[in-house]
Amino acid sequence: MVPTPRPNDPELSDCSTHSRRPTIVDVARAAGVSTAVVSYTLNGRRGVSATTRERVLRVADELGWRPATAARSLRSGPAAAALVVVHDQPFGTRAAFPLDLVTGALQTLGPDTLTLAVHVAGSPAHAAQLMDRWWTERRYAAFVVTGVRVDDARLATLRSLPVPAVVVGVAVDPAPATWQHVVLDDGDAFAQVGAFLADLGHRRIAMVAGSEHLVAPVRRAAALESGLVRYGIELRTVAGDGPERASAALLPLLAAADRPTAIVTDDDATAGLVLDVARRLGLGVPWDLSVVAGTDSPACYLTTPSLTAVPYPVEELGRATGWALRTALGAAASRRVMGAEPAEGETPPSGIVPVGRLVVRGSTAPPAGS
Amino acid sequence: MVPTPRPNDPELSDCSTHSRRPTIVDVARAAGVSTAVVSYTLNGRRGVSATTRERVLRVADELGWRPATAARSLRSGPAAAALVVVHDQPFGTRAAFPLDLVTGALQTLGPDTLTLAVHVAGSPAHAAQLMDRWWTERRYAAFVVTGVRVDDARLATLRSLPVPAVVVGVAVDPAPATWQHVVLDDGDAFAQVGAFLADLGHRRIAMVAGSEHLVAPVRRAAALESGLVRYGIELRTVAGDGPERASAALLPLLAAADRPTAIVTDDDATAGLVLDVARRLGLGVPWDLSVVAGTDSPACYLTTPSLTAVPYPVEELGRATGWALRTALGAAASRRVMGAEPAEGETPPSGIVPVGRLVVRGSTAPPAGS
DNA sequence: TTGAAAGCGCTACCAT
DNA sequence: ATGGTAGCGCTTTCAA
Repeated sequence: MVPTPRPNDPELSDCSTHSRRPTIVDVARAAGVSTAVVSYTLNGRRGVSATTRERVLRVADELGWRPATAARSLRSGPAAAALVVVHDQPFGTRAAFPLDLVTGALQTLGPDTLTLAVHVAGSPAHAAQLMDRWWTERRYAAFVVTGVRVDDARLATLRSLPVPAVVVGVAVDPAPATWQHVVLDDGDAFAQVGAFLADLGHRRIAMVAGSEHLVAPVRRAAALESGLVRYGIELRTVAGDGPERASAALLPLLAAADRPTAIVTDDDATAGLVLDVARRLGLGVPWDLSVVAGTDSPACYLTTPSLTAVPYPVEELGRATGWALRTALGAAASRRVMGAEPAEGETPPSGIVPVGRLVVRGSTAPPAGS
Repeated sequence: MVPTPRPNDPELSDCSTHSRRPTIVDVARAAGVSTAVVSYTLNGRRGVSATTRERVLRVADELGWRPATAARSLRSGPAAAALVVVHDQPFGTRAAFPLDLVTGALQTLGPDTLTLAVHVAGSPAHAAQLMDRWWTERRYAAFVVTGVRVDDARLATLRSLPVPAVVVGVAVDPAPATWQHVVLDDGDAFAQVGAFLADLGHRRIAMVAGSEHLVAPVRRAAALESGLVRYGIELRTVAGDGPERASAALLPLLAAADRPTAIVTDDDATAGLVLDVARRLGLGVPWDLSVVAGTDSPACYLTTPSLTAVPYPVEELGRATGWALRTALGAAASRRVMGAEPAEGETPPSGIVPVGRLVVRGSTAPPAGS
């Protein structure tokens, strides 16, 4: 009864012992059809009779069949996109952003369309190298780029490749046809911040800018500045790239006699820092100093006082990114990814994500003596 | 002169136009050898003459050859591992942790050994589902799990599969043979925190615990408690799962007549919250209240006063995770990944990462009146 | 509507 | 030391 072991006989390779996953050959055999029919069925293509389709699906399910990623990719190209994060700053707040972005993107991608992986690089050049490599290795079908810097090596590299890409945060122009953009419509919001503070009566206003190497913060500072121009107010700007620099710039700024009565920061962490410095100098917020955070976050309503802030809809940004990915992959002539094109009933939004109105909390008030 | 277009003739498919990447067939032809020799050479295996090896490598480089991930995976199994992050809390600090972990892991993995991708799931069950799926689809060769919860669905799922896995933060026992563990040796550190505070003269000590659903915070609280026992001090513990709950628990705690003179938190964000609540109640830190953060971070030295904190060597944890991954993949009988075994001269560290001594900053002092 | 079969790019086995 | 070649699991013609 015990069969003679024949090592190289595939028929004998015990599925359970050898843990060999079922393939479409197994499904085809069990369903009594050819592998072509199985493939057609499992990919939901027409040309298979209803009864056959049902039987194949049932058998595949019973056998616990799952597609082998590699085999599928070998013919159809990769069904995954990657977001390569440049992670060179120890301060955590910004780093969390990509995960929230992914959460949003997944909502519009769906598990069967495309998977989105996050990778980490130490610099833009490193990220560029990884993307180049993974593109030529056909590992990913598209890439997402966030936190674009001035003269970013990643964009230069992506430009030299015919690669579908989604650029988040900046509208590059001119951009290759294979690129999609997702931008935050924060220009208006920052101009409104200026109007809000001016209307409160503030005349000496300063901004703690984000890194001058990042494109988006520079743009936001410019928007605030232009929003103040119509009030005849000149914006003072200090460098805020990293907590150390921001702290070093804030102390003399707030200790001076002509100190600003209102401060706008680019991000939430820096706004918290402003609160801290003000406290050390004995300045009461909002009575002696108003503070506006340029990037809202849960941290902004946990401080005392809570921080008036410009909304930062990261998940919304992520959803738009998901759509942009599908568009980019749909537009790519070769290497198309199944399910990239929006199905009927779905309306892909534009790549411009509205920011909404300033969230007014406790850190802003008319200046003292007004 | 113009050749008649023959659509299906592979010889005619123009490499530059069709953007067809070179394969080992191209390399073999250009080098005048067989594909087997090319494969052997490119995988650095012996049995190829020095002259041939050099020629093949040169040709491959000139042609810009890169391995096709899918084709290689089809035979050898996937050469990538995934860290599926459960990202269900809006508060950003914790979410940044996986990226730092990956940064550390990459230092011990090297670009050619194994790539580590981060994915995001909304719950442990969701993460478990993704890992199950990606394992059966042969998409990843191993998984990394962080932030293990009590009764974590991910561990149950991984246990039911013969999958190499690295569990970070908790030593599960008994664990499958394919698992590796990386734990922070923070028990001693937390016991030392107790001794430190007791030696300063504190007698009423409270801990704002992390989530009771996470394994590591529970363990840390227990370590602190046992460290205080020898001083005859009973630790008071309040729930600190999320800023809202922590804040709600802190107010009555610190407003009471028998309020603690020292507070230990599980993480850095909560410690910041303690500073804020103390300030609102008019308690001076460290004079009226000492604060120790259980997780050091850049945020801890930016506050006023800066926070005494237990070190949190995330990158070190990441490096250990990288080693653990290589071990797990080396131990896995099937599906071995090239380069998983440590080369000569490399000494894989144990999976227990030392935490080091408490970092004393400005938030701790003897209690008032001592 | 279904079946047979040719690859996709690479690795690994067996000859030579 | 090198060449020939059979697959890995799937998709996709082309015939029937």
